[in-house]
Amino acid sequence: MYQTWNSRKQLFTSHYHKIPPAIRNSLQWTQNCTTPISQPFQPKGPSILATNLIKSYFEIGLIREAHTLFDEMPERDVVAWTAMIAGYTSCNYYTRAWSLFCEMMRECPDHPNDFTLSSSLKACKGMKSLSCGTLVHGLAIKDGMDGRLYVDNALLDMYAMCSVSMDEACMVFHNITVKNAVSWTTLITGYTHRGDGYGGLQVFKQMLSEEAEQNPFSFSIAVRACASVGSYTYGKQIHAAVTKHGFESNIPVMNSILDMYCRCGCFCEAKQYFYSMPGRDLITWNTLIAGYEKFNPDESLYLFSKMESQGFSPNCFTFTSIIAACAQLAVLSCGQQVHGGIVQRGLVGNLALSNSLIDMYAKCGNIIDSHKIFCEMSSRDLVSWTSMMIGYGTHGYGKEAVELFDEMVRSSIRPDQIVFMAVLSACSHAGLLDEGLRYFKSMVGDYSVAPNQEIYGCVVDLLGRAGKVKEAYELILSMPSKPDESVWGAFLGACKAHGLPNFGKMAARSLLDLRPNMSGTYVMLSNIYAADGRWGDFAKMRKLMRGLGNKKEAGRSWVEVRNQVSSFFVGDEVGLHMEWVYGVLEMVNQHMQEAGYVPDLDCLIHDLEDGT
DNA sequence: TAGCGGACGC
Repeated sequence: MYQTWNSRKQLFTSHYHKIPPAIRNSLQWTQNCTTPISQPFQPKGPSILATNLIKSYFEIGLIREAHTLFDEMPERDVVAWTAMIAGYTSCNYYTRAWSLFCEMMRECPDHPNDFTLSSSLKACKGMKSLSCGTLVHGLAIKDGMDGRLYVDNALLDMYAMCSVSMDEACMVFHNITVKNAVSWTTLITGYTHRGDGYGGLQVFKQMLSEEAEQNPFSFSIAVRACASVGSYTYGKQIHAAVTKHGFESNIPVMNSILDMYCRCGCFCEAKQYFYSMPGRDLITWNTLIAGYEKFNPDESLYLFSKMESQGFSPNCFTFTSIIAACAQLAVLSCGQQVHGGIVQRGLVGNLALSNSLIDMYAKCGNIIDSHKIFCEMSSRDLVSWTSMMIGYGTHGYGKEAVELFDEMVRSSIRPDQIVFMAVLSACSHAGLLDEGLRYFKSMVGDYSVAPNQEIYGCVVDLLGRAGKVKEAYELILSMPSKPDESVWGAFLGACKAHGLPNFGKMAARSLLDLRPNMSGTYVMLSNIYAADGRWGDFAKMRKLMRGLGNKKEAGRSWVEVRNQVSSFFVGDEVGLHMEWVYGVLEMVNQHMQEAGYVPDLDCLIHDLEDGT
């Protein structure tokens, strides 16, 4: 007995000195120890101390130390095992947490209790493993642990996140006799995170009508639900309710409101709200930067520099948005600088960040660096493969995209609609007709992925570019739903490329039925008529366009010369640094001529007349 | 002594 105490004392003393003083002072167990550690040691339940220490190690990210301490513990009770499972889960090491749970089931003499089950359910949720979660559910029923609120809430969360529908989650929710705020917010989150914001709002409404206790979490997720459906009206109402309940100074709630204004496209209101906020954290900045990324990427970059000047250090979320902003603007040198910042901060292994870097380099015209990032990734998800395939496709590397798709399937990643769209588009641009059609067939036959409008658009484009306009038309006729503008747009493009005015007229009519004021459609059709020498029809189109009153917006291009981005349009004489722009264009022209390119000037008649 | 809910990307 003495020996055991002595070894425990040594163990704690050795670990105690590894903890930074600031953390050491905050440890709960030091409050019980009135004597300093150098004084004769008074053991007061060392297992409790070790468990507390494990928890503290996880809190400060010392995962290895936590595990070493756990390994060194002579006796490990259910609380110590649970602290380990919860610790790994809190650091996003879900698989590790699950293995520990399985190990505990084999080795620990104690039964898992409600603490253990709720922690391991969180790990199942993290792994997105319905089968593991269902296993824990079975265990909970067997041990009479279902009915404990924490277990039920964790079960509800697991089913909401892992199951294909919300049915199981709703069943668990309805069986909770005394629901708390967590039960409600978990259900609302479940609906919202799977894209059913209206479902989430419906539950929130019910929560209000049943006069359930409201807290900042419930408001935060309700505002998120409004944001996901883009409902400014509901968002405004909930914003008013937030103020009424006195949560207007809660930073996470304010962040959700800010996000809602951005997602509803109300950027003036978002900015005004941002500057009126009594307190901001990193998430506040990240929310606004992410909000502006698509709408106004320049503003995103400006906010990024302002954020840094105010002492906030960017994290992987910030960089993901900033890299996307650089990709949108196609500013390579800026993207490279931000990439340097990522390396400097040791964020290189972050998956989402690497994915956005692949996309950025490809969009900035540097497919080699894009590929380099892809190759250096230690793990890849579907987005990584998709981004690389899109990059290859837009650069005309159809064969590489096809090879990548096959490699992805070999590495057991199941393709989705988006990745099929990427590979089909790559085939289309590289003229790989047979491969493209094979993927289209395999998508439905082998993977049961239903083609959406955009995929039909890709296949119509694939057939059209290969000159199979009749087959493209037959495909449109065979579609189970009414073709949308992406399908007819692709077909009209094919008609223009192959000079087929009658088909073109039909495609343009269908497009104009869907979007009557699209001047681009008139331009396209008039060009088809012009190429066919049908000047009467050409003139009719021009007249119709004038009647519309809206001109097709002039297409703008931009080049980056000496770290300066210059935007210009056809015949532009007044833009900034035009001498640089024309210098670069002359160079491009020479390259094209050397490569044997002969421009098709016929189709430009109307565009030039229109200044587009 | 240990546990459940709020921000990003193609």
